[in-house]
Amino acid sequence: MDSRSKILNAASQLFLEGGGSALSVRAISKRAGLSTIGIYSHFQGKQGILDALYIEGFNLVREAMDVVPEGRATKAQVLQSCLGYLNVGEQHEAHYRLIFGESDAGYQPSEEAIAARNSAFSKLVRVAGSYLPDSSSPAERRQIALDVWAIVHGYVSISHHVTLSNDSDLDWKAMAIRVVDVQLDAARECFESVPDKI
Amino acid sequence: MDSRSKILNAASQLFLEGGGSALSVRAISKRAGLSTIGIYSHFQGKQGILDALYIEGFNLVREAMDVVPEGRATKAQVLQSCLGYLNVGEQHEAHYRLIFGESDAGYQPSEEAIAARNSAFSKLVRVAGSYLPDSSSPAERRQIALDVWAIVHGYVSISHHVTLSNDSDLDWKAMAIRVVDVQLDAARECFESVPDKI
DNA sequence: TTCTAGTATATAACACTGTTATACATCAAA
DNA sequence: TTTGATGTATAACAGTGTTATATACTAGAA
Repeated sequence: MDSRSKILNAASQLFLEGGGSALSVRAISKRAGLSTIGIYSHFQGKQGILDALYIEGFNLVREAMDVVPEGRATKAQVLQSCLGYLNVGEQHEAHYRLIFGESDAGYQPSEEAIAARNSAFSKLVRVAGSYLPDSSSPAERRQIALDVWAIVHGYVSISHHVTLSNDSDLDWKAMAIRVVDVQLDAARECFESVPDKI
Repeated sequence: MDSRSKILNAASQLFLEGGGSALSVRAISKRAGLSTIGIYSHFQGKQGILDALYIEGFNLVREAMDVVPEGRATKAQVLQSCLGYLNVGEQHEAHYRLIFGESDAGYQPSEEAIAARNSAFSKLVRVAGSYLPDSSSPAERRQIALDVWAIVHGYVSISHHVTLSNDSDLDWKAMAIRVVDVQLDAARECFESVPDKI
C-alpha cells in the first residue's frame, strides 16, 4: 500500500474513533507508521485531510439519498430518500459534524469539496423536485429541496447536541419524516392549485 | 473595573470580532491588559470563558422569543417568536455557532450552561405549546416545540454554511416562517381532531 | 509600626498543535 | 558513476491551553 493510502486510512480510522479532535497530524502519521511530512507532500496539510473526509461525508449523503429512479417519484420514495439522509446523520456523526463545521473551526472546504457538496444538493433537488408536477420551475424545485434539507438537517443537528428527552423512545427520525411529509403535501397543493383551476 | 469584568469584556469583543478562532487565552489577556493567569483564577480556563459566552447566547435566544404573553397565543405571535430566534441566528452568528459546537470542537457546556439552554427551550415549549388547544398534553407541547426548534435551527444553520443561491433575494427567514406556519396548522388539526369528533 | 496571612498577579515553563526548513536516503536515467 | 529527482525523517518555529513557581499587594493582628 502506498503512503497516500496509508495516511488516508489512518485518518479515517482516527476520525471514526474519536471525531475531529482526535485528528492531529502527529496522530495520523503515527498510526500510519510514517513521518508527519507525508501529510504535506501527499495532501495539502491538515486542510487536505479534512477535505478528503468532507468529500467522503457528502458522498455518503448523496449515495444514501440515491434510492429514487429517474423521472417522477412517489411521496414514499422521497421520504425514503430523506430517511437515507437521516440515517447518515445518525450513523456517521463524525462526518456529518465535519460537514457543518463542528470538527475544526478553522476548516474551510476547498473548491473540490464544495463541488462534492453541490453534487449532493443537486441529488436532493432532483429527488424532492421529482415529487412536484412537471410544470414546476427549477426555482420551485430548488425551493422545496432547500426546505427538505433544512428540516432534515435541523433534526440531525439537534439530535447531535441535545439528549432529546427522558423518553428514549422519542424517535427524531420519524418526527423529521412526518414534518417533511406535511411540507411536501403543502408544496404540492400550492404548486398544483394554479393548473387545476384552468 | 475589576479584573473579572475586564476579562469578560475582552473575550466578548474578540468573540464578536473574529468568532471562536479569535478567542485564545493569550489574546484575551492581552486585550484585557492582564496576564493569562486571571482566566484561570477568575474563570475555569478557556472552558469557563466559553461557558459564559454560551450562556450569553442562549439568553439572547430566550429573550428574542419572549414576545408572547402568558396564556393562549395567536399564530402570529408564535411566528413572531420564531422570527426573533431567526434574527438572533442572523445577527449573532458567533454566539449561535458556539451553541452548536462550531467554534471549538473540544468545548462541552457545563451544568450551568446546560441549564441556560434548558431555560431557553422551556420558553420555546411554552410559546409553541400555547398555540395548541388547552387539552393538549405536556408531551404534545414539547413535541411541537421540538419540531419548531428543528425547523428554525435547520434554516439558521444552513444559512451559515451555504451561500444559499445566486439570487440574493432568497429570504431564508421567510422560508422558515412559512414552513413553521404550515406545521403549526398541521399540529393543531391533528390534536384537535379527536375532541371534535366527540 | 511591624509582622503575618492570604489573595491577586506576573513569569516561565510544559506539553501539545500545525507547519516547514534542512538533511538524508532511495532510485531511475544519462 | 554521476546526476537529478523524489520520498522520507529530524528538528525546529510559532502558536495553543495550562500550570508551577515566584512576586507583589493588601488587610488584619501584635
